[in-house]
Amino acid sequence: MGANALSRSEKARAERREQILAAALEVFAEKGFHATRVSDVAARAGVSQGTIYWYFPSKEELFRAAFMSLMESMMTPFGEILAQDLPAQKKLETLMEMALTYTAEHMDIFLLLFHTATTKGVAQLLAEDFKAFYANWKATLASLFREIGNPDPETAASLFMAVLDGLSLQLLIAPNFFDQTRAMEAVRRMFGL
Amino acid sequence: MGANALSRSEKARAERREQILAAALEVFAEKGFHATRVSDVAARAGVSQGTIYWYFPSKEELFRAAFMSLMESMMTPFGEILAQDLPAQKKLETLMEMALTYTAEHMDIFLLLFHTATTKGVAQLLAEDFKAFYANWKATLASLFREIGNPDPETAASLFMAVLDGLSLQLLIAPNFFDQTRAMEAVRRMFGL
Amino acid sequence: MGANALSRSEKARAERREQILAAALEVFAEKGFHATRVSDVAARAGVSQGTIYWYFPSKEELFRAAFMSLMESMMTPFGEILAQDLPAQKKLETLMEMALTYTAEHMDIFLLLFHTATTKGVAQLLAEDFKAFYANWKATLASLFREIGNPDPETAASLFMAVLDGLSLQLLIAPNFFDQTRAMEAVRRMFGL
Amino acid sequence: MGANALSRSEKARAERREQILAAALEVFAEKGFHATRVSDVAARAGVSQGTIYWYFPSKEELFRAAFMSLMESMMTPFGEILAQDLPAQKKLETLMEMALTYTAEHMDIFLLLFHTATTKGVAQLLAEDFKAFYANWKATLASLFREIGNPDPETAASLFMAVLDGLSLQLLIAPNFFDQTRAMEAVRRMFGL
DNA sequence: CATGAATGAGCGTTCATTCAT
DNA sequence: TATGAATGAACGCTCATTCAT
Repeated sequence: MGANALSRSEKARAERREQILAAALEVFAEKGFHATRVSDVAARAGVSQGTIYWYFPSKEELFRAAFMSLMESMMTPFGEILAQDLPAQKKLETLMEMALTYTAEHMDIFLLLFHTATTKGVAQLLAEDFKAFYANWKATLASLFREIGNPDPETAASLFMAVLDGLSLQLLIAPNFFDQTRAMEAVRRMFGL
Repeated sequence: MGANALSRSEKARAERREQILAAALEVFAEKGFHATRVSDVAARAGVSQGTIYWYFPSKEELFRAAFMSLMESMMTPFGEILAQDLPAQKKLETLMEMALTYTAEHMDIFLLLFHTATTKGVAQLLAEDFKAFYANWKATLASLFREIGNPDPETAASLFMAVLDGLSLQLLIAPNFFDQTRAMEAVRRMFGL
Repeated sequence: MGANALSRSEKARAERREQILAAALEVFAEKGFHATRVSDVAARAGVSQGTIYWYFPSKEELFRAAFMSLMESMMTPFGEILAQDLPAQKKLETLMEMALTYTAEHMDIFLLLFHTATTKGVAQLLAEDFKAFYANWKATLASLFREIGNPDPETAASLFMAVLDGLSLQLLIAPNFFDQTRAMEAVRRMFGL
Repeated sequence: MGANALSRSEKARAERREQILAAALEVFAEKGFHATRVSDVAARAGVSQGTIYWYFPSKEELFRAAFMSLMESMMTPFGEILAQDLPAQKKLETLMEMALTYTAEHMDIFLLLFHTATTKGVAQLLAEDFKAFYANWKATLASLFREIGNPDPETAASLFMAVLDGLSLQLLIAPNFFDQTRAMEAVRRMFGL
């Protein structure tokens, strides 16, 4: 019963933590780190300011935790594709589609991550993680390009990522800045997919 | 003599303004809007805080003015290339090289501009200008792609910009994230340059 | 018990508010609106600057609240006299004595109120309230003068108020600027009391 | 010629000084000491901020000088009445009329003077002068009341001043707060004029 | 003499963080 | 655990004063 109560409260604690993290991610993405007030996050999460500090030691740590959890959750769907028994060609096509959708949907958050990782001041640790995440993504793509016989898989991976990120930026400017169907077709052709 | 004195003081005023604007651009790019203190800009420009307010009515206006002046100054070199009597093919190649260099050099600022233009709160006017600037850049590229007989110049322009922006982001992550010579060669091939 | 805790905290909040209001009134009366710093009020009330802003949204609102509460608290003793079952003659005599004492004691505050209500800039709402308060005071006096058969009760009320306010100003200049006993005797004679 | 030039420039200097003083009086009366900016006075006087400091060492000294000059200029018309060869009775009547007109017209300035003279902080010297001015005004009135055989001329003087000041305050509240003709008639009767 | 650009101390206000309950 | 009242450092901005011209 003691163990049960403990595990129940532990579960409640974990849930509350997730709830705050999700709220933090939303607000940080909308306003950026400095323009976000801890009280904004508290309000969005439906808890009091004090509660935030029961779960996270500072605003900065909250920021880091929110983005760590985002990066982790992002790996999952891509990992699932990679783990499947499919030809590299097919995997790249699927990743391209997923990445454009996913990245476009969360580009505001990516932008903030880029900005944060690049900017002096906040979150040095986070920057390292983000860079590792980015390098890892490139390595994965490069090995797929190698599998399909691309003569310069490293460069192909970089260009592939560049196109996806760059298109996502354009979607941020305006949702119809370019024709998505034609663009994806063109990308496929360019990379021999 | 009176005219002389006037023009001298006018010149001094313009110079002082430029000096503040340049400092502002540096600091804003490094830290972002909210993390930048007016006193940072003043210190960087070598003037007092009060002086900033003699030239600009608020921090927000200073921000806008700094980015307006950046966008204007960016148009100049590109405009010069476009004005020359060269084949479209050659112009695109030159623009690509310039853009990658230029964009990579100022990607921190671009990132901030994207983030600002996308984020609720500061600088709605600036956002409009940035979007117009971006759309204009695309139109220019599209017309060049049309000249060289590209079957879908709009899409080509978007992808071209996407690659350049995306590569610039990677340079922000690490200066040697990819091999620039090989990447540019690949881009040239992809776009038939 | 829950209700008890609630009412205790509500009471604490109200008390804290009163404490700040009283401090604000003192300092504003001493120095005027613009010369008063929020930190002065905070220090006088024994709280931090931040606490002021927990209870009042701005210095201006604090000013308004302080004077509203003063005007309300002033009505009470006069209202009690008026409510008693006494001849109008006796009421006027009592009011005269009370008013001179009370007004003289708070003339610094009145002066500030006059100045504020008359001056462009701060507190238009407050000005309206003060004018209403003043007009109401005159109407009350006029009806008492009518009761004792004064042939021109409106004028009598104005003159009565004028004497009391004017004498209070003199007391501000110097506490012994005139002989209070003889002055009150003379006022009584002039107004047939 | 040297002497002539000097006196001409001296005259110009004196005129410029008056011009600033007049502007200062207006603005100070409108806004009070602290809410008035030196640049307001400069603008009203049609000179630059720097010029103010050529004539007055500080804002506070400017304030003092402005009110000194006001008090001096106020003495003149009253002094003229007093110097005339008229019965005391007639002098008092004339003074009453003049005072009510004059005081009512400048009550905003008086209010500021009272407030300033009464308030901690600015202008201790000015406060002394104002008190002296006020005491002197009372002495003059008292001697006139003595001449017309008033049994308690000191008290009469205080009450007379009180009525005039108090009525002026009411005029500040609203120009038709009382009937001026009937009020002056009543005052005359009360003081045996 | 006069100007107006420049300065910097000091204000009102915000908000991350702490703490009593 | 959770709350929200309280704190105070730090910001953007103003304005009296100074100074080069």
